[in-house]
Amino acid sequence: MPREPHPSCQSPPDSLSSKRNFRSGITTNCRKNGPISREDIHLLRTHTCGQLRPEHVNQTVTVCGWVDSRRDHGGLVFIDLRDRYGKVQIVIDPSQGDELHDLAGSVRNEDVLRVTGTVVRRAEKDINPKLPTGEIDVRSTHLEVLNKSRVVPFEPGTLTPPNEELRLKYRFLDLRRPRLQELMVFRHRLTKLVRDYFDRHGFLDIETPMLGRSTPEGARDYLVPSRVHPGCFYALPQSPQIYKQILMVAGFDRYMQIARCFRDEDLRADRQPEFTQVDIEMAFVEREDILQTVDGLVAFLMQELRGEKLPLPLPRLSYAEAMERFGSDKPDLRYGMELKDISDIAAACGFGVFKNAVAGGGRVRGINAPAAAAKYSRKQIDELTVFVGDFKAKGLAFFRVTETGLDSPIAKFFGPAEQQSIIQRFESTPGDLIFLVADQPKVTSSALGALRARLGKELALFDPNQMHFAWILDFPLFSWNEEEKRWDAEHHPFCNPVSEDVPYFDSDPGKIRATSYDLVINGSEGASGSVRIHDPAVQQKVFDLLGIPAEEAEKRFSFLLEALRYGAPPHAGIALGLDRWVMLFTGCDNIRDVIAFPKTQKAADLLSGAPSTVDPKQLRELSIRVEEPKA
RNA sequence: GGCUCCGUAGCUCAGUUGGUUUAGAGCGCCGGCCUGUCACGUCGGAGGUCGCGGGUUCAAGUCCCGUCGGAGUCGCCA
Repeated sequence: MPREPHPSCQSPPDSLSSKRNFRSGITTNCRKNGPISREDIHLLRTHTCGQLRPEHVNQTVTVCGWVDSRRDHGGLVFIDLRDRYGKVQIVIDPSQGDELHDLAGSVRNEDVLRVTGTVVRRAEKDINPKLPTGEIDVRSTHLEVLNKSRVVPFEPGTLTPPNEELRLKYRFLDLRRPRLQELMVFRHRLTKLVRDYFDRHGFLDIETPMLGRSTPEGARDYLVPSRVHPGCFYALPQSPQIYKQILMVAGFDRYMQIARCFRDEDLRADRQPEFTQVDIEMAFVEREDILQTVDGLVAFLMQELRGEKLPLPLPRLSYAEAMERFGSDKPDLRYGMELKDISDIAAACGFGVFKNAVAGGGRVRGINAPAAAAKYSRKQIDELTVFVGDFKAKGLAFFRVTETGLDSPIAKFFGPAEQQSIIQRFESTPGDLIFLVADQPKVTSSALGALRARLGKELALFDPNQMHFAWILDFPLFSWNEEEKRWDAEHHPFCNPVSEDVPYFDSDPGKIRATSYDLVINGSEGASGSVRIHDPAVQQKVFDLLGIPAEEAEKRFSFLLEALRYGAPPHAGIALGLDRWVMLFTGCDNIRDVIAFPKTQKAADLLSGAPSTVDPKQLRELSIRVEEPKA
């Protein structure tokens, strides 16, 4: 049964407006972000719950907040009142009169109260060392229920948070949890530092449209129908890419924007359909300028947010090296366990599968999992075999490293000398577990790269609190799309090729390196960018290779191409995934926790019920008729 | 689109190889008692379409199929 709203029984105290209260150190010790000033408090309260300390003893204060818990002793009633700055204990003594006492007894969790009282020091034995406010109480003289709460489906203070479906449906309760409040504050701080950094370096924050033109490349667009132009649609931006390049042509040589982006693709733990990018573009620069600018940002954030001094420049790896050593273009570099190649040994061994793989143009590569031999049963290794199967590997061979050699169902195919060579190649010691994949080069990379990431976590090979940043450079400009039998742009079609690779356009496009760069943070892509093409001839070559006819390119990107013909400076840029940065800095394992109102895996907002059907009248206005999907 | 896991009281969970009259516990909720608690204590009480639909069976929370919802992942994400 929902409880009845309770009328207030006390009028606001006169002392609220007294100068004495406003002078009482309000500007200090509000935890988390900025201090609250006298002006911010307004008239309903004199202090926040979390700020009260022994220094406030004997002051009359008024605080507002939510009932975190109530302990009713029949006589004395204790109420923990919570706001975003912390909790404070309110004490209601029966000597203050029945009216107040009865009201205090009727209060329930999550009711919103306004309480006036005197700050008193607790007796030594009653101090609660677990709370920053634990040395004092507020002895209430007036209590006002600003809003009764229904019985909540879950309590913000619960030890085990409920399932995410419920959390998202009642997001306003979930967001009351101290952890989520901390995350929102952290996100605010990080965002502010980013703005400060770029402002200090002369970047201009310029907004670009949300209602733009659909370009069929890349991710699926979210479309917005136009009422004024029946049958026509805007697209929400996948990123402000083209606009920011046009800003360079316009002369705004240092641009930044914290931009919301939209991509109608399937979600992941670190991917939402709408997300936030720190979007950056600079004119009259080369790759090095961007790298150093972002290096500086990373060092600044690490200093300000974690107090860590990061040596610069950040480590740099070529794409080829990353793939060879780690099997991934975004390797987690907090630990080693690098990939090794034993194709030479495999080619000469007695094991047909290995031998044939090498003979067929494949490679045999593997990783050495330290001290893992006893940790993985045969059954668990079978699970890993299924796992690498997701990455097209046809099998997963393994050796347990012993004092005398290798132990495995396939060990018999390898003589003592071969076994020692393998042990040497992997620098294994007894107790290690070697995993091997024999397949086409690409498959060995992706399967072992994924296996390395999984084992790194399972074997706890790194400190989860550590943050590691590295640049991956020299990506290929194009990748061959086997399904469609054509070349795709690896980054986007405006990415400049490395100039000495331009001759490969006619001979071997796969060899052309891009002037692009990714910043990898703890094994995930934290930022990605490139030097852009500003030479129409090079742009033409790229479109030609991508199989986009001139007139087609003109149709899709005319406004950019046109701009490039009117005095385009050399320019380059990058975009940082802000949500991911917050996630990585705070150690969250999913992106929803760092977004106030996130969507589910099916891109639904359980709080608002979006997406929803709309009134037929709205559809008529937009000249849209909905065809029911086939059952 | 594929694969995997999850769904039992408001919440978190238990519920054995399908079988004990009425599906349990803790928290929360409602009522009583309680003047120093802070995970308050204590006595009593209410609360369940076992996500939904179908099937197998003498018997289904338990097994099978489908479906809905949530999560993870592959594809996808210029």
